[in-house]
Amino acid sequence: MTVTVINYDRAMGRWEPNARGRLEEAALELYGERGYEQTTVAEIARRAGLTERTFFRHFADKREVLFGGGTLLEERLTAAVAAAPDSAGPLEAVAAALDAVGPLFQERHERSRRRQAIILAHAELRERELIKLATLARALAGALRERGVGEPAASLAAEAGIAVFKIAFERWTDEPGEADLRQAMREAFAELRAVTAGTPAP
Amino acid sequence: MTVTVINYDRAMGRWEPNARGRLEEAALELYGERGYEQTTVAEIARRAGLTERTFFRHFADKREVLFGGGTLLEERLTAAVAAAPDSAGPLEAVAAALDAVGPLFQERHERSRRRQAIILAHAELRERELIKLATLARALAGALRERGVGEPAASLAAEAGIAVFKIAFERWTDEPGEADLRQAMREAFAELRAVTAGTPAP
DNA sequence: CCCGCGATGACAGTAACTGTCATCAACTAT
DNA sequence: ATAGTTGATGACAGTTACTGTCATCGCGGG
Repeated sequence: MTVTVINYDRAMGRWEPNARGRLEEAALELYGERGYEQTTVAEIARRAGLTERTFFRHFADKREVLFGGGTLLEERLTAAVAAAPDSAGPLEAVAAALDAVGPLFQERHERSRRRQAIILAHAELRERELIKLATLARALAGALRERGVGEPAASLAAEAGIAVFKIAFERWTDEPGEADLRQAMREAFAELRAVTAGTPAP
Repeated sequence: MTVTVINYDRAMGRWEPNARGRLEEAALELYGERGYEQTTVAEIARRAGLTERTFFRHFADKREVLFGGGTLLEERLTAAVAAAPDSAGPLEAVAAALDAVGPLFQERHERSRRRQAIILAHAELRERELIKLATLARALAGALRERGVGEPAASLAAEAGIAVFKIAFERWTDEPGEADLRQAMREAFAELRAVTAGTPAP
């Protein structure tokens, strides 16, 4: 009686493991090959060895399959804000948080670039990206309030930090070779300070 | 032979005039009454005395019907940036632009509030709002570049300005009575300058 | 009076998304 | 082991947003 033990990580479904990950991979491939609009959910599911119905059990819609790591990112950002030294001002705490999540993207430079090219090519996906960033901004503002930062200031610092991230990330994915995302973010923060340091309001 | 001259402004379609405006009005009403998701495009068209097909000739999708004035807003913003005095820095030019479009909303406080309540209640609509704001940020950045502002600075000033607008607008629509949007924006700008001033907060 | 143009209606079709129930693999208790 | 339970999946029907295509209608010009 030969017992063929396959049993990899099998923490999931009844067929192959990691159905969610297979769907994400299949979607990234197909969106890259044929374009987002030309790809149907049924095709993604078929490439992943699943059905369309199962796709929608894992992801709320056709766009969400590209935005998996949102909660992890949010957790790390808020944790880093909470861990910033008491002496740090709001914007410094946000800068420290962005610095803390830099490696999350740096380790996946090529994948980040592929993903970003797809997102930038389709308005629907850009919309989803923007609301994800807005969610991160809300989380950052909440973490700042936990530090005792008052309200217009907390939201403004968070939004400014997300703006810095957007612009630095864009430049990072545009760079042809290997670039340093954290460095790009630090430079953008410095630019922001320079820009807002202009002559006081009338 | 009595000739009944109705003939109002009749610059549009073959039936009643202003089909587009009727669709916008019907949508705002129905989204408010039943909610966005519970309203079908066919219902909007019927209330406007038109068909579903005609709705999609005027608006790209079900969300766009709430975002009509985007181009006007963009034109006024960029014009105001161009018209800012040479002595003004990037952020000051953006502040002047926001100040210039304040009345556009101030005149329609009640309508702005109704619209905002609908948008905030539905993620799809918030996404659309965010991409509209991002489009405005791009336009602002372009106008700043026309003034000779360099590149990371132009985008950062534009994004910071849009962040100020978002937060001020949110507070303005939250206020119960009559509030001043321009004043809210000026205060938010001052807060932003304080937050980015480098020196730690209290 | 006819003719062309632009906006609308009518109708069929695709694909995203949802609700519901059956099915199947793994796990648990006995 | 065997049976029952649980959770993920498949199968299938249905709604609705959105698109392509052609016919129709009102209006203005020749």
